[in-house]
Amino acid sequence: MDDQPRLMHSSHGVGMAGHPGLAQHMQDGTGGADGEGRKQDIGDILQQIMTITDQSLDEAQARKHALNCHRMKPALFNVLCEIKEKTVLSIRGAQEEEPPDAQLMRLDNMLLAEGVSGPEKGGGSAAAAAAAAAAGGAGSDNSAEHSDYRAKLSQIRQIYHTELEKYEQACNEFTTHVMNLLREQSRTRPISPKEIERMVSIIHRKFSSIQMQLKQSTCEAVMILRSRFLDARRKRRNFNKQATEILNEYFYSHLSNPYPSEEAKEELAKKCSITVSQVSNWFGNKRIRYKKNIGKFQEEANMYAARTAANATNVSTHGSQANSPSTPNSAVLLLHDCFLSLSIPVFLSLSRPLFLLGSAGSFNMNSGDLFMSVQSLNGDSYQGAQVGANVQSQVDTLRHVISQTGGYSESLAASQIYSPQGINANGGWQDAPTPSSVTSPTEGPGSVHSDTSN
DNA sequence: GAAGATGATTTAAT
DNA sequence: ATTAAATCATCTTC
Repeated sequence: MDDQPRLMHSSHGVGMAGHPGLAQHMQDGTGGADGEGRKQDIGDILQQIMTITDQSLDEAQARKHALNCHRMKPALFNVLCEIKEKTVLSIRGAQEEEPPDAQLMRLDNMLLAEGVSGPEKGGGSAAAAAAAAAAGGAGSDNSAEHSDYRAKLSQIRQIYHTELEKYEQACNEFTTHVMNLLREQSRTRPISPKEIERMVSIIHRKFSSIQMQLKQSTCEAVMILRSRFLDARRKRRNFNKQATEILNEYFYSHLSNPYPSEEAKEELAKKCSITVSQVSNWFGNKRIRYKKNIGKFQEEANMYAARTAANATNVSTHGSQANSPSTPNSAVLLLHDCFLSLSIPVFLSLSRPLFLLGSAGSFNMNSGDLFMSVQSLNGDSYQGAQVGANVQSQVDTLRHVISQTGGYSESLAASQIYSPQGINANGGWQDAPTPSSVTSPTEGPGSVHSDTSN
């Protein structure tokens, strides 16, 4: 602005040579006292503006200088600014009004939660601790992994902050640059402060999309790190021997229906120091692998069957001592003990027809059915919970022992002997019953203890 | 290091 | 939601 008088003087001679009218107005500074003269004045100016593109470059340049120095320029600029404001900028403004970005908020929240964008210390370790807790592992030797995770997280954090700083610096520099440029240009074209402000906000928006990308990739990095850290498949640990034994004991003692109820699962989980879903996984895997290759599991099944049978003998001995001989259960108990004390071949001779009967059909018969037949043999209506559970599991166990010692060929053992234990001809374990209702019609939540404790 | 064992995940069916 | 079946990824054993 300070050079305008100089421009005015320098351009005077050249620029106004071919346009005496305008030159005259600009020189005398009055432009005519009457309104008619002013109109003519403005008309001339506009005419020249409109035809400026028809001029040669030199002429146009000169005309521009002349117009720049015109006393009416500020007023003209104001008018043009207003027009711009009312048309282009107002339309754009309406479009640009956006709600706060939900995606950005989510990213911010996540980064804060992961301890990347939060306070320097503590956040990361807290997140790592939470991650470790979420892993649900025994947590015996994950302190090394823990620190590894923390180190990697802080690395990500450092990169994030460095990049963020760079971004902010670049954003500020660019904004300043553009603002200076626009201020500079506002001398030669109509740019209002509002427009500059708007431009700055556009720049910030553009930069914030870059910032979002940074945040997004940081989040991705954290997620990958987290998944690596938490992915149980990568950090799989075999269950300890005791846990496996407890699970196997339950499995083989409920071979006819190895579907533990929710309560039983919880109980097993507690005893094995694993989660309920791990128990479910284990039973899922066990069932399918057992069914796929029964022969392979024979030895294991024998072992657990024998063990459970031995335990059951003890339990039942204690039980019959505890119970009064005159209770309605006594007959069942007696029969039950008889089963246990019978030599296997003798029992086999009794049970084989039952099994063969079952194998000829759809193998619906399970230990529950056998138990019912025992009841009917006895002639009593039996309601006792504890003894029922014992008989249930022991019948399973005995069936297994019997099937193993019954002298069947290996192939028969798989196709016939095991089938009665619940695996039906279709490959399913049982036809209809819901796991909990069949497994433990007489079992309470404490059945795991009674069945598997030793 | 290969092979088998094993816990977890995925997919589809119910 | 639970399960069977297939599959993955890791662990264990040899």
